Amino acid sequence: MTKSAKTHAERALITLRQRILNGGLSGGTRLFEVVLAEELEISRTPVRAALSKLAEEGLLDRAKGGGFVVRSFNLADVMDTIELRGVLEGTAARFAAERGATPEQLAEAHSIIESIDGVLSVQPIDMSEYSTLNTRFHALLVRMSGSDALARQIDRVTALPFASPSAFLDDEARAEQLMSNLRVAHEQHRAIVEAIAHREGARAESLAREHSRAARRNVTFLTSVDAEEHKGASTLALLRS
Amino acid sequence: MTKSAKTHAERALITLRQRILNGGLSGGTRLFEVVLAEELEISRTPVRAALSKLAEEGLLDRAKGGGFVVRSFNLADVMDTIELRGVLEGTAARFAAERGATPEQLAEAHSIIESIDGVLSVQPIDMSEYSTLNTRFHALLVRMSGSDALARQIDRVTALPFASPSAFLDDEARAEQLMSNLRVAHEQHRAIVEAIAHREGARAESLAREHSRAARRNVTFLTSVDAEEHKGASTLALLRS
DNA sequence: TTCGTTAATCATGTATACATAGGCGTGAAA
DNA sequence: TTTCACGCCTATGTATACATGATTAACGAA
Repeated sequence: MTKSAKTHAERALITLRQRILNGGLSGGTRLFEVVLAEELEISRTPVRAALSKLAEEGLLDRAKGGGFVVRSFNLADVMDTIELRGVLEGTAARFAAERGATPEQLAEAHSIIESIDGVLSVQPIDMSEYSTLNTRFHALLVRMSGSDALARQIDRVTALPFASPSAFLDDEARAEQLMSNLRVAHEQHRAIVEAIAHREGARAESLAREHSRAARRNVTFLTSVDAEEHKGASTLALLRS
Repeated sequence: MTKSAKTHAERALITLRQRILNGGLSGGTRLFEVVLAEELEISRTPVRAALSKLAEEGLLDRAKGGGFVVRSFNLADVMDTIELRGVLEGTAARFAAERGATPEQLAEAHSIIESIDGVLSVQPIDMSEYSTLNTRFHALLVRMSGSDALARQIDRVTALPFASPSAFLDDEARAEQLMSNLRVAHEQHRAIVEAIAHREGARAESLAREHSRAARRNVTFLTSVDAEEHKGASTLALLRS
């Protein structure tokens, strides 16, 4: 097992999160403490702790009279959440431009961009490497905004797996569709940094916002293609059926 | 007591939330289950439940090795969170314009606007009534967006007391400063609805965003004026000292 | 048959005892 | 004096028994 956690609550958290994302626990399912405790062979106490954390993550809702229900996501939720991420990252880019990123941050941004240039120049593209660098870029963007409040909010939104900046990158079955998108996306990375460096707030914002549209296109593509076959391993497995 | 709750956990939640907002528990303070349990004369179990919910609300942070710490807010956090609310409400207004509000929603919007017209035409202004109507307007704006994902996000942001649309309205010591602001703010209400009705997304967004600036001005004013005297009852009582 | 009342059941709420792990201080040895 | 190690102490982690409240099923009476 790659997952290693010290406490029962942590293990329960990981297990349950995995099940929800797999689609093994579908939206609307009520989770009973006793049942879960028996399944996981622990007591109710760590189960409650795990459920409470999953509620914080936004994967569970608290039911009216107590208890927890698996949150259900439809296509509109996914699309809106991705757009929301775009709006918030747009705000991060605007803040960075308006308030000024440090020279070190700009240097780091250029360094990441060059690294991605390198990854994109080799066929076949190393998706794992691209994904890592892409994640670093988006994290840096948040840092450049200089706003803890905004960072926190973006964390909450991107805690949902399909709203993460690197969602869909490691999804199977998109092959060449994705490849051409990558180059477009990367040009947007470059332009965002340029706008920030030039203190062009409105441009930085609208670029970062548009940047998130790539993820929406991926969702559209993935849901149009023969969904059944790929749903098992897909980031969209938790979509309400 | 106006607060009536059935369970110990609910009462603990209300009590602790109140203490944090009062500034009675200042940012950075670590909360110990046993201590709180003894103070509230209940066991650790409901205390943990309450703490966990406060963490969901964003008033507490989970400490690294377990346990909870009162979240600390500085002025930048407050300003950024208010701006964030503006960005999100701007998105709600844009969605409403782009996707179309229902005739019933638009009628309700006009009705609220007329009611506020009425409140503003009588001196002295009934602030409690204005606050109620203002809250209803902002709730309606969220509903008009037609996006559950967005509504959820806005709920999370406005759960922080100083980021609520009607924060500072019932604050003492702003008297006439506020009054003139109210009329400006209300003209913005009117313009937002007009933009939504005309399907002018960009205009609706930028109006709603600007609308939130009124709250920021109030923060600036409240922190500039002799802070000590009013801090006790102020919405800003929890500001890190 | 239908309605009401009661009893049983189930799920969460609560208290509490014990386990464990991390931190801190004190001690001894180098 | 410094450092390491041991052990206590404290706060959270965990298990579990019991309480409570809500829903449901069953039974009886009208």
